Amino acid sequence: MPTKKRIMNAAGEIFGQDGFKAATIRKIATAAQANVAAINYHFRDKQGLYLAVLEDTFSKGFQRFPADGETDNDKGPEQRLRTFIHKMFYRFLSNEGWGGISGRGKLIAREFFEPTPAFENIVETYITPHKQMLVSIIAELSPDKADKDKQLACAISIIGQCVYYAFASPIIKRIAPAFMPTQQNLDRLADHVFLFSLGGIQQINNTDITTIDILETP
Amino acid sequence: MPTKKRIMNAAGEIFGQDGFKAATIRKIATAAQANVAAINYHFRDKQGLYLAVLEDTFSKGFQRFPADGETDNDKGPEQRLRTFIHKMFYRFLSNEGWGGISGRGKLIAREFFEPTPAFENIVETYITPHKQMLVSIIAELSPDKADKDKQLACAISIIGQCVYYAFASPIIKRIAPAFMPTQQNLDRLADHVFLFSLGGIQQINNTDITTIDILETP
Amino acid sequence: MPTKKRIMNAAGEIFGQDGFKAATIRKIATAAQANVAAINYHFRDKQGLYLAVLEDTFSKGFQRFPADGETDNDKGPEQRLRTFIHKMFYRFLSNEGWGGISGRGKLIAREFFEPTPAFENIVETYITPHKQMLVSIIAELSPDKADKDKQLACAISIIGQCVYYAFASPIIKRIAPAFMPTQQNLDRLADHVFLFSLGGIQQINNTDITTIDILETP
Amino acid sequence: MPTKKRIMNAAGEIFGQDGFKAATIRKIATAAQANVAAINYHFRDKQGLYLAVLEDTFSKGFQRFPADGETDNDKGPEQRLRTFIHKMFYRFLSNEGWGGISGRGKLIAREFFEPTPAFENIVETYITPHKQMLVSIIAELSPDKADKDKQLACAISIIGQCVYYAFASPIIKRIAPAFMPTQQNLDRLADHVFLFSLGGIQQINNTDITTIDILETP
DNA sequence: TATGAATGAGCCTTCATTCAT
DNA sequence: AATGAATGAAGGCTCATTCAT
Repeated sequence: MPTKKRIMNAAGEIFGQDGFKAATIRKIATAAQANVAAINYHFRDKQGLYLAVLEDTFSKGFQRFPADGETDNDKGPEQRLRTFIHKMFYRFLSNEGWGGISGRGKLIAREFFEPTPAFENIVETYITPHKQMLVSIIAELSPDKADKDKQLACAISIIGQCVYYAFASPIIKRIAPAFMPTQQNLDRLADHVFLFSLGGIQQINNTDITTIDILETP
Repeated sequence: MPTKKRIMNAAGEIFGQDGFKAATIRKIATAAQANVAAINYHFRDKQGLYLAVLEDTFSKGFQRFPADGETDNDKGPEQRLRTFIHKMFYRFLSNEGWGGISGRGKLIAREFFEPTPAFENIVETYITPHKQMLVSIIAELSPDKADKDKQLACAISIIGQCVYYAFASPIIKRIAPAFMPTQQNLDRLADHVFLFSLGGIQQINNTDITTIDILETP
Repeated sequence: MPTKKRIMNAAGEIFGQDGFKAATIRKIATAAQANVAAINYHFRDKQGLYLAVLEDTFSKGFQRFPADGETDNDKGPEQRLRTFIHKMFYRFLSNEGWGGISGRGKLIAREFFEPTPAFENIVETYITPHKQMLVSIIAELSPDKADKDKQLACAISIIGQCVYYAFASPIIKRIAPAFMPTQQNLDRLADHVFLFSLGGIQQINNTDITTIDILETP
Repeated sequence: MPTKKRIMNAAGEIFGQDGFKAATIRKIATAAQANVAAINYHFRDKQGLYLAVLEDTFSKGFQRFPADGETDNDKGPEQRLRTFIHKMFYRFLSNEGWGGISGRGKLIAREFFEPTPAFENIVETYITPHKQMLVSIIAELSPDKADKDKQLACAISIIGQCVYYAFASPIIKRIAPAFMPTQQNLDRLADHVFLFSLGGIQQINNTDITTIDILETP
């Protein structure tokens, strides 16, 4: 494998594990069995390497697991929601997600939390369209298709659940080991999120938010 | 304010913003208008400071917003779930959360993602009991109280939504600015999560998981 | 024991072991079960403490083991040389040497090697007279009492042997464990040095240095 | 001269003068006209530099002045002892000693006094064989070749004198300036030690230690 | 007399980067 | 395309000292 690719693979894992700042180019270079200076040669600087890895990750991720299966367009919204969620789980947690390099899910989750300048572009190119798709699926499941706010809120609830599995696996391991995401139970977890969210959407649609008596602030 | 307290306040914010590694004690000391050596004097080293802040954060957070309001015991499970979720939002996102020091929510969220050795103790003391409480509330809402797995899965879905707001505000700001958590809309967001989750729990309870035809892996 | 004395005792040992620079007042304070600031209070600064300990060490050492036993004046030069050497061993290596605090011999030896400003005064007050006494003993053993150079050279040879035992005990332990100076074999070691030196003096006196054919420089 | 070598030369001198702890890599780097980080690059850390210098010093020292001149084997033990002592003086005090770098004699002397972990290896590789050679020379000068204890004691007396000159030059300067070791009087000093020691060995051999009436402890 | 708190200076080390090859 | 050598900046930590009590 050429040096450049070896570096990118190692970088994806290490950036994901340690974060941009804590990761060192020396650690990456060692893991890639390359010279430290090679990184600067190929990617100009640390930031350049990070950018390259991030872009590569998203591009490969959405290429490998596109948000909408092509054949899904003629299916009902329920099935499309289910597919959408499964794909998200696969992108984040599958061994083949995000370019087939393990550890890259963490890289993404980290950008959600503390975005680098590199993220702006990613949001525009990948995330916004992806979100739109989810919102439109939810709209199809809703009687009042015009209530964008409700749909958006539901979208966030769904994404939140998915990301939590990629994001908080250390704590899940501690408080609910059976739900640690593994290659084996990915489908089961995704199906739970799917069902839970389906119920959630219906509940939101059936409730007039103003009917909730205001809770005394704690 | 005494130096020690000033340091802890500054540290909470900066550790939350930058993470343990990227945060520098110089930056903290400057923000606290204290000498760098004072940190060493009061907390032994950077790690000691971090530990102190983390412990203080949890202790203050659960003291200020205990998971169960005292008067809640005689209320129904729905109301208790609602309180539970609101309290979580307040703990993570209120100006008065986690000891009244802004920025500490991020500190916590970060520990979920990449726990430091300090976290082990926190999990045991605070998080596990907190999770137990949520599970038991869900159990009351479920006909089959013995199905611990379903309850645990629902608990994770609920916590995931809450944490996502504390965790992913940068991306929420970009794709759904109206849902950026602020002091003003905290209650509204919490109520959405409450309703969504109520629907989710019911759906999970009403569905036999085996009825879902297995999705072809994408 | 008053704080000041406790500090001096601890300081003697630690300065001897670690040297002036490497010794820290914190280590001394801890060993003395005193506050760090107490050192500055009693001795003004680190250097002041060192000076006090050094002066105290010499004064106590020569008080406890004066170079000439009072009753020795009527003895022959051989016996006086023997006493002189024994006293030196005791001063340097006995548990009761240098004020009865162990470790102070190292303190002295160190000053021989890298004298601090404090040493100038010590040389004048204690060491020069001490050396004069040794030279005059050697003179009595020499036929040509006027050859000060020979006597001085012999004095250095004698002192060198004595100091080596106090100075190089770590290496002696490694290459000749039986000759490690202990409380038990102090007299035996001193007697060896005495005999060896007696022979040395006689040889020097009996040889005309010019008779040695010049060695080709290696 | 390459940076690495410049650093080692500067380090030898400064470590010798100040000791390991008190020496600073900044001072060394400045003296070597190199960057502080270069030390880390070439020697990993301060300790690594020290180790390298120490090893280099001994290796070069014994290479330049091997303990036994090749042609000495057919000479008598007296001449061999004389050579041995001269070589020691040259190694410790000659400008060309210890690799031709001034100040390294102090480095060695310091290790005798307070050995660092690095010294263990040096003792084994260089010092023990060196001592063995001296002992065997002394044995040849002794009628009772089996009395190893006497020979060892004499060896220590000889080494003690030599080391004292390398070790205690500051005090020699004060109490006997004429005997300060310089490049000019090295041979003269060595010859004195040789003669003195010759007499010492003979005296030790001729005296039954038990004939000495036990000295009353002072 | 003695101490806890706080400080400024300095040290070792690490890091990303550059340069000559 | 790739590397070993070297650098400047910055970071965590330690230390002797001072000050208010």
